[in-house]
Amino acid sequence: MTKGERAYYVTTPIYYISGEPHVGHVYTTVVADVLARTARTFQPTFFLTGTDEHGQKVANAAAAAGKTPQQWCDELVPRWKALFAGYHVQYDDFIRTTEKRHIVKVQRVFEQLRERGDVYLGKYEGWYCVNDETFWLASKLVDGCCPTCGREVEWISEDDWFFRLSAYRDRLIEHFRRFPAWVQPRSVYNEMMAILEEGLEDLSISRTNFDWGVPIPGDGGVIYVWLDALLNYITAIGWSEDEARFRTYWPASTQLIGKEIARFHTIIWPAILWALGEAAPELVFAHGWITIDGQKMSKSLGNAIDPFALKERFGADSMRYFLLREAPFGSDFSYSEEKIAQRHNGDLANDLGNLLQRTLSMVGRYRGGVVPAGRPGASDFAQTFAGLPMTVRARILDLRFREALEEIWRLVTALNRAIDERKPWVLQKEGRSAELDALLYDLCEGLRWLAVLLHPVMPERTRNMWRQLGDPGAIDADWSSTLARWGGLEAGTRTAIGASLFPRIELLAAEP
RNA sequence: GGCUCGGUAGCUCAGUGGUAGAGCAGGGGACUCAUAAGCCCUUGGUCGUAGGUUCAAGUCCUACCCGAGCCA
Repeated sequence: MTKGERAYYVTTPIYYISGEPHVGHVYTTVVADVLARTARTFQPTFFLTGTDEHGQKVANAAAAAGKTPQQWCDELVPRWKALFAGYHVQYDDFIRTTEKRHIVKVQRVFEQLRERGDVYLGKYEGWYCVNDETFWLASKLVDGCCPTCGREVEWISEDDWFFRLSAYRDRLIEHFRRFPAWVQPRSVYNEMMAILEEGLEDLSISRTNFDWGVPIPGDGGVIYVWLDALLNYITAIGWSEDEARFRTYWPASTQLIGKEIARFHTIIWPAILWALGEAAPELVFAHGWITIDGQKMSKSLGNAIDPFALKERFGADSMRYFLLREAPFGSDFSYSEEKIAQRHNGDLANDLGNLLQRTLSMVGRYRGGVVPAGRPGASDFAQTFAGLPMTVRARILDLRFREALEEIWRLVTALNRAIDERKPWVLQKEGRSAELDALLYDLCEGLRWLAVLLHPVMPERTRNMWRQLGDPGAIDADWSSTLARWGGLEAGTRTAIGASLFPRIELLAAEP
């Protein structure tokens, strides 16, 4: 099935709310938003994000704060929603795993799998890390502590429900071989394949040592938080409830994850789906870490960045641009305020913002602020950039954001170059008004294209551009109408030059 | 201990057998509509190291070094 024939469904992981959000959460969510906003310009689209609220870690955090887990979650969720709103994220649904619509379906999944025999009762004994919600073999422990987080592990001995993961190993291997691009980047694919080739054990999916979770139907204990969490991707779109809706969106087009949760999403998740008789997602893409001076960002290192403060300092759209432009998606991402400022000043203020300003200034000065009639059919730009929208769309949906932006910047550069080469101030002085009209028209039309093409990446600033260009229609309409041809901007449109689109940011001098 | 990915210009990266590229930074120039922005020209790399295969290797093979990660 090719893209365009059915709906585009993109998901972020649901975020575990054991604390405040950080910039890594913004990264994943913004990327999903750009995918969704792009997809919406040509096909039905659904973008899901949300919060993962069960598990012992949340229960402990709540207890430490003197609150019930539900209170704790209810107070934190608005922080996440405010953050995403602040970064102009436009999700279609925000699911919380404590919602009834989710819980009843998780229980239904459990019952179905138990009826099928894919869930069975067994005995589990072993070491368990509360922080990571993970069981460890004794051989993996480091000085008796969790090899991942270094905290003490607990000895657990209980009758557990198991998911028959091992039964899906062959099918997983076959799936990986048949669809070598279904897990990206390649390094993650290889690592998951290595895990599969080593062999799989059945997965314990029940917990009895705490009760903050989805109750197991007809038994004590709660369902393993990871099973609970993964199911959000289908419970939110009507699985077992609204068949037509569910079939519209599933299987997901793109599931974004951090690489630390690749195993859950590329091994356990497809196996569960198959056990339910559903298809695996089309693409799972694991992005890299955000690093600071090469160091992983984490709360324990004390170098986590407050995304609210970053937004205030640089602006949400500049941050969005930076996150997509700076590193190839999938690679680790080295962050610094200097780099953000460099991108903001160099690409956004100098190239794009200044282009808008110099253009509208000349339209104001030479043509009273009204877009003149040009000759778009005869424009060099029409020919050169006819294929740009399709190229940009393809690059974005392929998650090659950096390349997409580089393509768009070819137009920015071409417009800036045209001004310098054709010298509108000379055309004006010499009274060559037809040439001047044609040039000014092309510049405005080019800026209109840029606003449309960049709108998924910088929704707020491009709306500002749009207003300055005279508000020529719907900026987020289907590209097959807005960018159908060079010449969509109507002559006579009254422009409204405003304040600088991206005022330059001066970094404070470094301390000696 | 096994495995994976990466190591290309000061920086961030592209380049999957056929004369080393882009952007930024650095240097020079012409202009003035513009956020002292933009435009033009330009300096700069023995492509981690050592071997090997090939008429030809950044690109394939082997070993090693460095970085990140996965598994044990």
